[in-house]
Amino acid sequence: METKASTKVLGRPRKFDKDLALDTALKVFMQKGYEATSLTDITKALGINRPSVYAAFGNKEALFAQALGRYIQGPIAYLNDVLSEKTSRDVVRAMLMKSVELIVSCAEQPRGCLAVQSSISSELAAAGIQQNIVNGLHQIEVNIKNRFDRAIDEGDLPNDTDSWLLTKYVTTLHKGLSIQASNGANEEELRGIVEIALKSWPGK
Amino acid sequence: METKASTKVLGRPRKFDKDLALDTALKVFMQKGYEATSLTDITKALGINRPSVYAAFGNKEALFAQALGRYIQGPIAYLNDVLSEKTSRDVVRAMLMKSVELIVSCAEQPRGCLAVQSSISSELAAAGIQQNIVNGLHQIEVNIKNRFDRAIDEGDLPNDTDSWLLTKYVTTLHKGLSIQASNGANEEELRGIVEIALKSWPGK
DNA sequence: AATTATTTGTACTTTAAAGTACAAATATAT
DNA sequence: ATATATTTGTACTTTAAAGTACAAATAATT
Repeated sequence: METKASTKVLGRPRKFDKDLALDTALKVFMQKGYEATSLTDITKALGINRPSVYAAFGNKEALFAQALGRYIQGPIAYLNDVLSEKTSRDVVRAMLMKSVELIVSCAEQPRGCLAVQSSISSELAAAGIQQNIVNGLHQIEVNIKNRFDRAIDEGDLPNDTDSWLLTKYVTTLHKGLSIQASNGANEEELRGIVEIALKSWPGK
Repeated sequence: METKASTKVLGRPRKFDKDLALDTALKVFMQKGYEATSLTDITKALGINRPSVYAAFGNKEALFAQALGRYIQGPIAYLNDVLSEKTSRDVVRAMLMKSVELIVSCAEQPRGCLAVQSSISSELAAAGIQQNIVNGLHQIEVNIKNRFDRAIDEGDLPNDTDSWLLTKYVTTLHKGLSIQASNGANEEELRGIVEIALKSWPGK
């Protein structure tokens, strides 16, 4: 962990704020996707030069990994927040609806959830970063499963519920929504899909 | 349409069968994905030289488009075949289960459905091929919708069913399954997800 | 046998993107 | 003031993949 305290440091000072730059880079990655984003796209968006990016963040992969970190703490933090909803249905509704909201909020042509899209990127697979993403998505699934187990205890979901498969079902919808969005589905359709899933939800 | 009739043609004969080569290329694309497949991967798999590929198929994009044509006529022809199932539930069961079957049948690490994965490829987007894929997927959705409309007429699905949203719901699951598979879900999980969706299917 | 059309195989060019060397600039520390 | 540490900006190298030029080979046609 780096401290942000401005303990006066030697050498020429950096022209840009690292965290702000990461957020800008994240925006570019969200709009174009990892593979389609070149470092020149990044430097243009940031208004800084190539070697500055390398000095500050390492390389393209490392930059992406750090931008993804901010994505997890910001845009998709809802994936854990929603677990505190009162019922399993509310959890799922909040999760999927917020997902739709995020996806369509990207300007121009939505490209779906950055984490989901990146989880199948061959370039990121080669870099080893994809595994981190897949692991992160898996952890989210584990959290949901635990929440569903609690829902079973609370009489919210039926006793014979397979909480793991029910979780996989929900995340399958979540991932599918991401694809649908980048295939051109509009917000109304995406919301309608969620409604259908909720209509036959097996719990409260 | 080219005729395959061996009307003796001038010049040195081709060493390889075009359709067989396409199927081999398709296999490579299915295993590695479009972006991660280099033309060198292709020439190695086919045992032919670079310029022969260009002479026979045009370029990498054109080769992919032709391989995809065979994918549509072969591996994913089931997407239309299943429409003749007796009930809407049978249609959906067959569609999703056959999808799982196809996805896990790819050796080693499954990469999901080639069409689905390619539908979000930025490289193919730039080439304009992605739009064809998206259009193809949309046409499949239209076909499903029509089938569901028939199901409504037959009293299979309730009268107040929104057949288009129900279709989108099904294809969202379909696309989601593809992602789940490339994220590491196993066959048992994928089948279980389908079962959950079927359990609450609103029709016969 | 000579001609013509086409494929093959070797070796090349092109291109685009990642990554870097290095001098000039700008801050703090002594 | 001088030394030291770090960033900046210009211009370069590297790399990997797509795509191509061209002579040799191999078939049918005349």
